[in-house]
Amino acid sequence: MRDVATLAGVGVKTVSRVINNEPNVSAVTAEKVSRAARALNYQLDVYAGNLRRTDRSTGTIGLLVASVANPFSGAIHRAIEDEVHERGYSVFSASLDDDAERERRLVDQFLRRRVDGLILTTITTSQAYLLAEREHGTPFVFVDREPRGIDADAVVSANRTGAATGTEQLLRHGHRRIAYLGDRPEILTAGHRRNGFLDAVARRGIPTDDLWMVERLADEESARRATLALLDLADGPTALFTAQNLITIGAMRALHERDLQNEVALVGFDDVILGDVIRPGLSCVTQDADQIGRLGAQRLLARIDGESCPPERLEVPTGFIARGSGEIGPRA
Amino acid sequence: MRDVATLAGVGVKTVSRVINNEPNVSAVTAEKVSRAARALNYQLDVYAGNLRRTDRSTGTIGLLVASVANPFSGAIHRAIEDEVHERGYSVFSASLDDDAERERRLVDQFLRRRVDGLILTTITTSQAYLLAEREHGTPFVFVDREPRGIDADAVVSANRTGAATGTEQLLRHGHRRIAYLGDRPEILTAGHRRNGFLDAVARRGIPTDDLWMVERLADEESARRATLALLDLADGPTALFTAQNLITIGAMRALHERDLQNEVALVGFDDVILGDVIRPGLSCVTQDADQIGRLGAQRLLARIDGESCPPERLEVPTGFIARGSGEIGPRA
DNA sequence: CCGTCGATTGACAACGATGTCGGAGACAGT
DNA sequence: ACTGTCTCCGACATCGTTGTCAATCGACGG
Repeated sequence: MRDVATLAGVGVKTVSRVINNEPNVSAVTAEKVSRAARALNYQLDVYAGNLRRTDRSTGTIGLLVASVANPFSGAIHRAIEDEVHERGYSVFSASLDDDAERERRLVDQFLRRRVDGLILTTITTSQAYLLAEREHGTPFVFVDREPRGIDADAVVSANRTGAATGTEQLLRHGHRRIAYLGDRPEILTAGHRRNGFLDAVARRGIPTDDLWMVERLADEESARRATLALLDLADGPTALFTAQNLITIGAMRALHERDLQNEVALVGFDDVILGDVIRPGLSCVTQDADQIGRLGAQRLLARIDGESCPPERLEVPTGFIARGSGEIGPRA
Repeated sequence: MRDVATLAGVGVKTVSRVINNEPNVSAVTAEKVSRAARALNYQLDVYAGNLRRTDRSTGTIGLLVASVANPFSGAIHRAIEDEVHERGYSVFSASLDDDAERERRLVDQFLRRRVDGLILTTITTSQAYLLAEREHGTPFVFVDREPRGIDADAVVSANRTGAATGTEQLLRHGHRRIAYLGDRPEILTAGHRRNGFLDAVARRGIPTDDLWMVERLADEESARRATLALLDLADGPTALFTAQNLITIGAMRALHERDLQNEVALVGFDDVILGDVIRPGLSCVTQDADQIGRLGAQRLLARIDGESCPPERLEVPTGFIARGSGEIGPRA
């Protein structure tokens, strides 16, 4: 900036004024400065300015999602990007990998970079460690999973009722011997889906002896193996409820491997690409990832703008699509 | 930091030394400082330090991908994250949306944030605008699409030979009336795939009259509609070659909509989730997104570390998986 | 007892920008 | 002509941190 000022023959403050479109600069001077800036290929250093600026904003936000390679995370990420991009924010994104230590490290990294706000999917048992940071003024919003140990804005799917709706579809078609395939129950979201499943079977009075609860499944491969084990049982389940997209994919692989996709019913939580094309089509509870991302971003932007109402918990409704796999009856 | 120094009863420079693990601090002092830092919940401001530091590094890199919601982009993103994360880098990511103006805006945004390096997928006809920035010392690497108007490191799939391989599979099964469905031909990568397709058909002496070249397809929906139009022709193609994952998905939707998935052959460029489960299975040319991301990140880190060999162009080999859809013969 | 050396520590300037403030000049109203 | 007001502009301090350098102290060898 000093160089631009010298070349234009003005003071640095005037250059700052021109670059930031501040008023009270004559057209002639502004033109001189612009020309000099172009000639030197000058780019403003937002962080240096941030140091002195009173608002202390870096124009960046930190985003922690399950994994940037997961389509559901990708959809949330995209919605957030769309929402904040027009306000000039850049997004730091990182993958949680359901690793608590990693969460802490990544959040620290974001904070050291002075993000204006955080949008988080977490795995730690308590996020109370963020309390101190909130005092410092960094707002945060939780998406997909609610916070624990701290009261903060959160945007989540209607996990419990959604899971119940999906389960009911299986019950309505006559199933009693049902397997629930989910991930770690200590994740609140997973717990809610599990409870939604149990709500539905309890309402029909299904004895728990008829259920298989397979949990702590982390990826397609473990889900596939778990499903194969169930399918190979002598008196196994006639229907599967898979609580998450990767698990759904693993279960579908297993069903097709044993050629049982038309015998054993399947309802998944969250849709999957090509779920409409596959035969039978995937019946599933749908989440509105776009809406989750948008609402999360809007909440965060409002907090950054200084809104100070009490934390809100927004629940985004789920849908249900019947495409065939959930409408298979139990074997005769 | 000043507050920590006051609380610990030492000078700021000593605090800086402790925080950065510099030598020549007595154990007692270090302990006092650490305690004070913890008490105040102090977080180092990396950007303020960067201002004075001689190496001028922010520990951030900028990543521009097709779209963070696209699974292929997600896989590249993830590989890059894994590669740079252990060195403490944070990643700014953004979606290109095949919009040239957006590309310029996002790159500017990254530069104003003083990223240490850029990993880019581009859509502009020339990236010569980056030349000036390279003088300033910011290295960049192109992934998925090669640069134009500038000589720089690039990591791309073997697009031309890969497309030829995929096309040959269709030819080997007796097809002559083949449709090519691709995106904008001015994208170099798309052009290479198109050329690979044309190489293969030319080698078999297929007259161009027997070909349908449908290009400028941007998403699933336009691909679906284009495919439906082809399928509804009186003497339409007996095989489809789809040059990109979203196009493949759109084409599969159309085939299943017309119940022609077992009549019309399909080979796609790039695999798709559940491509193995669907019937017939998706035959496709596979890309190694993980490898593309890793190599791109390694190249960038090497440049950041000061490596100054001439720009390299790395071509990542493609594979081919025959799962059924590409092995359907032409209608009798 | 003195000189030397290494370890430890803090004062200070500087990085690139912006907030504050005051000065210079133009212009209008009296 | 004088005053007041407004516009335009730059000097300067400052943001949080690190590089430089000099000061202090204790130990040790002669």
